[in-house]
Amino acid sequence: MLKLSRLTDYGVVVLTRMGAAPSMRQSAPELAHRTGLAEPTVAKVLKILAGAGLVEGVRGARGGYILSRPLDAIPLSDVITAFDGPIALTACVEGGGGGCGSEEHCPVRGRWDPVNHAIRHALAGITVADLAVPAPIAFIPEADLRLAAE
Amino acid sequence: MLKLSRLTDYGVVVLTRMGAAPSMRQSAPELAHRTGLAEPTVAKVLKILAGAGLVEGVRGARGGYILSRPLDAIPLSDVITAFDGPIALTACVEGGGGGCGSEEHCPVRGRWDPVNHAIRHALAGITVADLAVPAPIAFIPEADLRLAAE
DNA sequence: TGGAAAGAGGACGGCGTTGGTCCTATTTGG
DNA sequence: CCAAATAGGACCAACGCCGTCCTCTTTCCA
Repeated sequence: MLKLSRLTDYGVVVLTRMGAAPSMRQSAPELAHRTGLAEPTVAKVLKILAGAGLVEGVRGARGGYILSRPLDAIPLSDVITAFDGPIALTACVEGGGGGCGSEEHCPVRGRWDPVNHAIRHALAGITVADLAVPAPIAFIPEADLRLAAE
Repeated sequence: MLKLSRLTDYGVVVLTRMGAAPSMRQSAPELAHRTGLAEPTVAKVLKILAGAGLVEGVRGARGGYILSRPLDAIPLSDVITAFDGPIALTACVEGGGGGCGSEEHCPVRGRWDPVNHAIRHALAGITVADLAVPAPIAFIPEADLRLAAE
């Protein structure tokens, strides 16, 4: 379905919630309660976000997580890469590791790269802040182009 | 992985192969042999392409398939939609059909739409012809393609 | 006119990936 | 010393995808 994993979606939700109080340290149970998601799931999401460097964990009692950067400095491509791995629409790309049995016949070998770059560029132009802010959706560089096409 | 299904990839390969001889009627076994893919798989791919109107099937003995449009008139978004369904990165979009249990808390509800539009636009701007290998195959007379497929 | 070739449409099971949960070790505040 | 919270995996059920196969219909050709 060309859809991203549910964990990625949760990641955006959690990040957005953290962005509502960027300087506050918030624990996983707290965030779980505020987002309405299950606590173990939120904990897993936060671990992945921390592993990607998007948030920083503080251990110990009264610990929690804090945003490493403001939301408008986190492009969507970073979040997606953290959960889903490199953005590569097909196996026939740089990071695909081969495995295609009919490389010699394949008439589109290596030709997917521009597509992947286009997707990456589009996702790099949208930040998590663009998904969170209620009103000003005005300045989204890549999403702004020709919405009337659909 | 934000990747599209393997069937979609096969679809592009088959379409590209058909584009090498746009006016020739080609059968599923033929195309299977020329692409190196398994014959039942190619048959399935062609049925889906025909259902989406991208190719037209001709029944009966000496039947086969013909491109409905030239490759440069087939945007990638059409092919992806044919195999993977509507392009919707999350369930929380128009065609998602709900199912999200925490809609009342969700801080990003409805905000994914610009992202989806950006992706759709990026994929609508690339055609199957852009993915086809340019020179070597294009210059071979159609009659010689049979030999080239071994 | 009958058989063969090929598309149309659907059904089915194997398999890999994903999601959600849980367990243990480590760190830190009270 | 205990409680709270993160870090890091391990595990298992559920789902979707993929490849195959079956039957029916259509059409060409001997």
